[in-house]
Parts: sequence; structure tokens; C-alpha cells
Amino acid sequence: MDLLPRSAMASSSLPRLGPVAGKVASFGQMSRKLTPRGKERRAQLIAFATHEFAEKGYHLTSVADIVDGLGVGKGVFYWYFSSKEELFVEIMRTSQRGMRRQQQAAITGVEDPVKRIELGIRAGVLWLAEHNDLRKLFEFARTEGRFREAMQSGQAVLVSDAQVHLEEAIEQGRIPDRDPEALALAIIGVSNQLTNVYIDGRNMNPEFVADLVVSFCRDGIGVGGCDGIGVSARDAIGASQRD
Amino acid sequence: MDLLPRSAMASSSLPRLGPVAGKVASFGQMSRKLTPRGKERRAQLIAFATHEFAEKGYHLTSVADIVDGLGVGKGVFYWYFSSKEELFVEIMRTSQRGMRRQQQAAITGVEDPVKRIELGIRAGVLWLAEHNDLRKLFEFARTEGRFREAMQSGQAVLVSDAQVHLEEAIEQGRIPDRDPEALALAIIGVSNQLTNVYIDGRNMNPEFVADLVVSFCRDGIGVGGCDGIGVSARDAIGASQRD
Amino acid sequence: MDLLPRSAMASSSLPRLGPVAGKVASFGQMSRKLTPRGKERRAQLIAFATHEFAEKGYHLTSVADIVDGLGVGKGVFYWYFSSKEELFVEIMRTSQRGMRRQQQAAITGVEDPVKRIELGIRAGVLWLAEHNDLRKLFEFARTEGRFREAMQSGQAVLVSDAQVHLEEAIEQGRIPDRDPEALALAIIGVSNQLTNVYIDGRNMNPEFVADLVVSFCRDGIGVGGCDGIGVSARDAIGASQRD
Amino acid sequence: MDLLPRSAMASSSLPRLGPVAGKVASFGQMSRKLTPRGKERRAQLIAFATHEFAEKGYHLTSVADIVDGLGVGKGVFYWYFSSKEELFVEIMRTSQRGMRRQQQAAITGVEDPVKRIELGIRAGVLWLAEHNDLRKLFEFARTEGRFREAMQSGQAVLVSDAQVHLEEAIEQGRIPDRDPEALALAIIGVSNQLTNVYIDGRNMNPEFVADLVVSFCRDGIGVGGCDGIGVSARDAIGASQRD
DNA sequence: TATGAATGAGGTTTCATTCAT
DNA sequence: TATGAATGAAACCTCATTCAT
Repeated sequence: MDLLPRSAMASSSLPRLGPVAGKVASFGQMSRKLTPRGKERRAQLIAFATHEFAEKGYHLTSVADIVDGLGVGKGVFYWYFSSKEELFVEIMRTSQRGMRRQQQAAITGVEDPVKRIELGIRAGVLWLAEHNDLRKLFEFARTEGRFREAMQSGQAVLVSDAQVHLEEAIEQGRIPDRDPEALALAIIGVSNQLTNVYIDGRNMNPEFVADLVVSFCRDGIGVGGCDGIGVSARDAIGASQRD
Repeated sequence: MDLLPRSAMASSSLPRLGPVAGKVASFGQMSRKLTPRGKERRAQLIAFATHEFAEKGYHLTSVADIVDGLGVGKGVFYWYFSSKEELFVEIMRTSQRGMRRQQQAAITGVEDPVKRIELGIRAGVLWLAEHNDLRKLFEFARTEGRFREAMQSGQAVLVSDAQVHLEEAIEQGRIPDRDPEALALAIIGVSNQLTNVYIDGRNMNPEFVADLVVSFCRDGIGVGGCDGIGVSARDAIGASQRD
Repeated sequence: MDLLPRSAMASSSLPRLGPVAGKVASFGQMSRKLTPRGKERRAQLIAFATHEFAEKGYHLTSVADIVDGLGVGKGVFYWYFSSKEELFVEIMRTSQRGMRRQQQAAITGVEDPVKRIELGIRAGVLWLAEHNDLRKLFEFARTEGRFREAMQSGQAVLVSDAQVHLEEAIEQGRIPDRDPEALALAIIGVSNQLTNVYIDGRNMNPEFVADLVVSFCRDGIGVGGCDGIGVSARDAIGASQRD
Repeated sequence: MDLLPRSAMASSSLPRLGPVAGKVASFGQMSRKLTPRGKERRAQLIAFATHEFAEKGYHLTSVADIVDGLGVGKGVFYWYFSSKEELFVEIMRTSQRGMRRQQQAAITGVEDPVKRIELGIRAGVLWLAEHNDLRKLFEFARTEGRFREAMQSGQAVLVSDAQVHLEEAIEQGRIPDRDPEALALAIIGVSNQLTNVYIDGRNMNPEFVADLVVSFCRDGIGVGGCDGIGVSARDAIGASQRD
């Protein structure tokens, strides 16, 4: 033998470590009492993971990438989060709350519903611009079953927020009477798309992009609309669902 | 050469019985001569993989899932595709071409640019509704670096298609003079969002959803618009980029 | 479904092909009656495979590489060879015979044993230079159990060829009386090493390298040697083996 | 940055608990902080893999073979080495260093250059005899492109070590003036060949084999040589390269 | 004879997760 | 709390070989 007697090789003197069998982590979130230091660590993990997820994608970012990037051990991760999945869901939840808060702050105290809609759109676009990483995560979350539900319920909140103002505008005759939910969804679609291409892709000025979105959506919902606008749409409202 | 002059290798006096080897395919794609049987297999793989990718997501669908689903061996997959990634890109490319073809077929011979836009939107939404699986793949492709480029170039084609009609409409004074690219992007954003929620999520009638999209976008681009519409947007055009 | 009804996917209409179970090819060489055309194909396969094996190594050259490189189907390969292993062994065998033939042709009719040794060395080096691919295969064959035996028996022939001349030289008192087998092996070692580095690695003139080898080996075996040379070696001859 | 300024990530106020991430290791090698336990494991893996590689060959030894042989999980391998290839290169590098160390230890303090050469040869042969597994790996490494470079640079060191002594011997007129590099290579060729056949193949006494090699090489380089030795070689020196 | 299609064991590698220390 | 070591299922992919056509 060369470096070690053969017998010594086969029967290692080292005891075995590691998991015994495929124990799956129970789903659900961890709730641990955290010291201030612990809170900072947790925030660090979230911040860095968000960055990595956005950069490379959820699946291409391993837990090892995250802890290595912060220079900590694997145990740290599982001390604060019960799984990678839980971390992701946590990021989603927090972010959606943050976006909503910013949107609501922007419209607080504004009387005019149309103005509220405009300000809401603008706040939304600016938030997305500022939290570009999170916008990417939202996009991903929509594409995978287990995260979809969380995403949709979050989006539903935004939609219903917008709906309120749209309904008020309709009641006041400021815009034509079209399905407010559809209008809200359309607004979200425009916001995401233009933010994606113009801010993420071309690094344009967020205020400018917000203007574009507002401009398209103002017209789209029929603000300042003349007679005849949206007629076909109004006719369509109330149509039945398939199947 | 050792046993035979190199030239003797390449050009044997024996009749060529197969393809002349040689690397072809500049973009990583396999290009094999396929028998009818082979073509059928390949189509089967694409169809089944598309379904699985849409259902579970790209990463959660393994090559094993695909070949097991078809009841064939693993080698079959790699006979037709050089990698899972290549298959995905192939699906993207083909789909985008298909969508464009359908859109162009819908507007062929129509004089009025505004009408062309409407028909294009409608055709797009109906295609998305019909190929819901592919719509999901598009969403995913946008979220991962290696597929993003392919997606964006495909989307760029759709955008520039729409731009042509928008520009013509602007020239004819049918809609206000706003950045046609932004308008095209906004239309795409609305189409995706409403299709996603209403057709994929709630299984609504695609024609109805198409109506919703057309309605919002007609107004959004300013069809039949009055003075004063889009003023702020027009002012914003030409603003500089961030950073 | 998108491209194919789901039911059609799972149950392919294509019958299954391929091997049924792990049947191992019986070892041994194929002996088929070959037409002239068949002989040419076989030679083509050998030539191309030799080239590829030398370039990339035996394990990194797949049967597919070989048949693709010649633009033929897989069946061709297995028509002429029962396995990749058999092909390799066949190349070894043929080559060793070729080298020996060239070496013997070079010394035919030469009286002086020392001259024969020199000419043999020179012929060997030139053969190795000309068949550099095969030299590489020889090196590889030595490193893997299943090919080793074939290699060693082939080398043994060369050694015993050389031994004859060395013994005659010793008998004639032309060189000191040292173990002729060891001398023959040493000559082979020098030939291989210098050919490897100078011809394969630095593309030097084979004649020049042959001179270097001859020069070292002439002295090494003690041609023109003075008294006292090789004394310690002579003492060592006859020493017992280990174990 | 999205949630935390980027700088905040890199330099947290929390004490650094592990290595600061960051790619190190310019040549693909892993450089992990290892505990004593880890070092032992790594050494075990190297020892066992060396044994297996030598026994069955690099390609016929799978990572599974290695970890199974040690009774550990597959992940262990990739904890210590980034790939099978890296492990192999690591073995090569370490071994070459080890051989050189032993050779240099053997000649330290010896005045006579010819004596140094003899002792160096002897030390080399004895090292090869003692590390027969590694000798086999060296042979294999020469046959495959990706390992060749590492091998050659390692061998170049040995050659240049020997060259120094040969040049000194030439200057002192102890041996004829022939290309010292060629002489060094020839010595290596003889050492490998005789060790291979006599020690690995026939299990002879290493000391005896070392005597054989020294004897042949002493004469080969012309120690104690008379006039007229090496004339043709001297003439050849300086000849041009092919092509 | 020759081909393209198919097989499937087995190769390397990754990675979420666990746990002794 | 934190770490490094370990697990092992499972992922992607390769390839010698077989065989219907």
C-alpha cells in the first residue's frame, strides 16, 4: 500500500455523522424569539438571499450560496428559517406588505379618486423600480405552483385597493363604468411590463417610466374620456364565463 | 496521419452512407437527420415536456419525468435534444414564431391601422388562451438569465410588429403622438395580465377577455382621444435615462 | 392540451426498440469474410479510431465519435468489430507487428551485432516518430489492466529481439557482460522518453532524436567501453529477487 | 441594493464567524478550512483513491467506488474535492513534490556532481518503487490531454534539477559535453522503464534495480568515457527542428 | 450491409437538510 | 448560537451496445 494500510482505509475510525433518513421539514414558518443580534442576522440573510434569488433565480441559488456569501455556516440559515422555501415565502409576504404600505402612504388624505389612482400607480412603479430584485421574485413566484397562491392573494389585495378608488371614480362619473377589477389588473400589467423593460432592462429614469404608465392607464381607464369610449367594453360587461 | 493519410479519411472512395458528420448548428441546437418516426418522437417529447414544464415548472420537471411519462428510455431524450435547456429554448423559439404567425394572419389585408392593432391584440390574447401552457413558459423564461435573452428578442419582434401599426396610426392622426414602443409594451402587459388572471385563473371566455384587453388598450393608446389626453406623457418623451 | 391530446402522449403509438437486457459481448475477435469494400471500411475505422484514441484518449473517444467522424452509422462499427475493446486490442496487435517488421527489415543482412543494435534503435525511434499516434496508444495500454497483458507480450518480443544482438555483442566482447534484458529494456525506455518529449512535444527532427537515443544507448550498453565500466552492475547481476 | 445597502452586506457589524467567502484558488482547487477531522478524511480519500486509480485506472474508478470503499456518502467526496479531476491533479502535484523532496534530500551536501547524479537516480528509483501506485498514475497522466500539462511541468522540474548537476559535470570535464536536457530525459526514461518491468512486474529488489539503472545511465552519460564516445551525438547538437 | 432509433445502467455532480461538537 | 462535516436522493447526461427496418 501507498499511503495507508488497506485495512485502515476500509474501516474508518471516524464516527458517522449526518441525517439518518429522509425526514421532511414540516411546512410553516419559524417563530423564534430573537435577540437584536439575531434580528440583524435574519435581516442579513433575507437581504442577501433576495439579491441572489433575483440575480440567479430561486433554483439556481443554493443555501450554500447564501451562507457562503455572508461568510457564515449552514447552521445559521436553518436556525432562522426552517427551509429555503420558507425563506422565499417570507420574502414575498414582507415585500407585498411593504409595497402596499408605500402605495397607501402616497394616497393618504387625497380626496379625488382619480388623483388617488394616479398617485397609486406612480407609487407602485416607483416601489417596483426601487425594489427591482423583488419585482423579479414576484415574477418567478407566479410561475411555480407552491408560491403562486401566496402571490395571488397578495396581488388580490392590491387589486382590491385599486378597485375601491376605481369604483368611486365610476360612481362620480369620472370614468366610464367598466369592470373595476379588470381595470385594476390592466394597470398592474402595464406597470410590471414597463418597469421590467424600461427600468430593469434599460435603466431608465423611474419617474419617467411612471409617467408613461400613468399616461397609458389614465386613458385606458377612460379618464377625460368622450362619448363613445369604451362602448364595446361596456357591452361586454356581464358576459358569462366559459364552461 | 499514422495509418492512412488524413485526406483518405475524409474522402473515402466508399459511397457516403450517412450525413457528413461535421459540426453544424451554430446555436447549440441539435440538427439530426430524422426519419418520420424520429420526427414523431421529437414532437411527442416537445409536447409532453411543454405540458410538464407548464404544470410543474422547468426546474421541478426532470428529464426522467419526461421520458417516463412517454414510457421511453432516457437516451431517447438526448438523442433528440442535447440538453434540457436546449429543449426549452427550442420550445420558446417555436412558440414565439407560432404566435407571430397567427397574429400576422389575423391582420393580413386590413387597411385601417387601428383596426389592425385591435385585431392583433385579439389574436394575441386568443393565442395565449389557446396555448396557456406556453404562456406559463414565457413567464418563467423571463425570470432566468439564460432564457431571458431568447425571450426578449422574441418579444422585441412582437413589439416592433405592433409599433409599425401604431406609427401609422399616429401619422394618420388617429391616435396621439406617444412613444409607440411604450404603447406596444403596455398592450403586451395588459394582454398577459388579463389572460393570466381571467383565463388561466378563472377560465373565462377568451373572446370576452380579448374584448376587455382591446377595450382598455384602445383607450390607452388614445383611439378617439380628445385634446389634452396624454399631455404629460408627451412632455416626458425624450427625458434622459437614469445614472 | 397544447400540442397533443394528453392521452396520446402517455401511450405512444411507436413500438419499442432497443436491447432487452444486459447481454455482454463475448470477448474475442471477430472473423468475418470481408469483401474488398469491407476491408477498406475496416481499415478506415481502424485508422480513424487510432487517430481519435491518440488525440483524446481511449475513454474519451466514444464509438459515436468514431462513426460520426466517418459519417457512417453505428451498425457499421459493430459489423466489423465486436466491441470497442476488441478494436483497440486489434490496433495494438497490428501495430506491434508493424514495428517489429520495420525493425527487422532495418537490420537484415547486417553482420556486426553492435551495428544491428544501432540500426534497430534507429528504426524503432523512426517508427515511433512516424506512428506517433500509436506510441500514445501504447502508453495508454500500459496503464489499464485489460490491455496490459497484450502490451507486455508485444514488448517482450521486441526485448527478446534486442537481446539476441546484445548477447552476441557480449559474446564477441564488444560490450561488457551485463544482463542483456535489462539493457534492452533501458534502450526502450530511452527511445520512448525522448520520442515523447522531443518529437511529440517539440516536433524535432526524428533523425536527430534517433541520434540522441543511439548516442546515449551506445554508451549505456558500453560500446567502446574502457576497463572498469559497469563493474558495479556486473556485480549486481545474479542478485536474488525480493519476497 | 434592495433591502440593505450592499456595503452593509459585506461588512456586517456581526463578528465574522467563518471564512470571508470570496473565490480563492486560482487553479480550480478547493481551499476550505479543515478541522483535524476534515484533514484526516481528506487524506483518507486521497490515499484510497490513489490506490484505486492505480489498480483499475482513472476512468474505471468511479467516485462511487471511492466513497463506497471508505463507507461514506457521496457528498463527502465533493466536500473535499470539487471534482474527480481535481483530486487526480492534486495527487499528481503532491506526489511530484514528494519525489523531488526525497531526491533533493538524497544529494544534499554532496560535492561531486557525478555522485549527485548517481544518488539522484537511486533516490528516484527507490521513490518510484516505494510509490508504485503513483508511478502508475504518472504513466496514465501522460496519456490524457488534460493531465499532460501538469505532468510535464512536474517532470520539467526534475529534468532541470538533473540538468544542473549534468552541466556541472560537463564543465568539470567529468562527462562529455552533450545536451544535458537530453541526458536527463534519458535517465528518466530508463528509470521508469526498469522500475515498471522489474519492480512492478517482477517484484525485484529495488536496490538492485536502482543499481541497474545507475549502471546504464552512468555509462550513458559518459562517466569515465574515453575519446570518441558520443562523437556523433555531439555533432548532432544544435540541429534544427522539423517543419 | 447499413442506418437511425432505442436502451438503461451507470457516471459525475448538486444540494436541501441534519447534527455532533 | 454557530460551524463544518456528513448524508443520500436525485439531477443531468453519456455511452457501449442492440435491433427493426
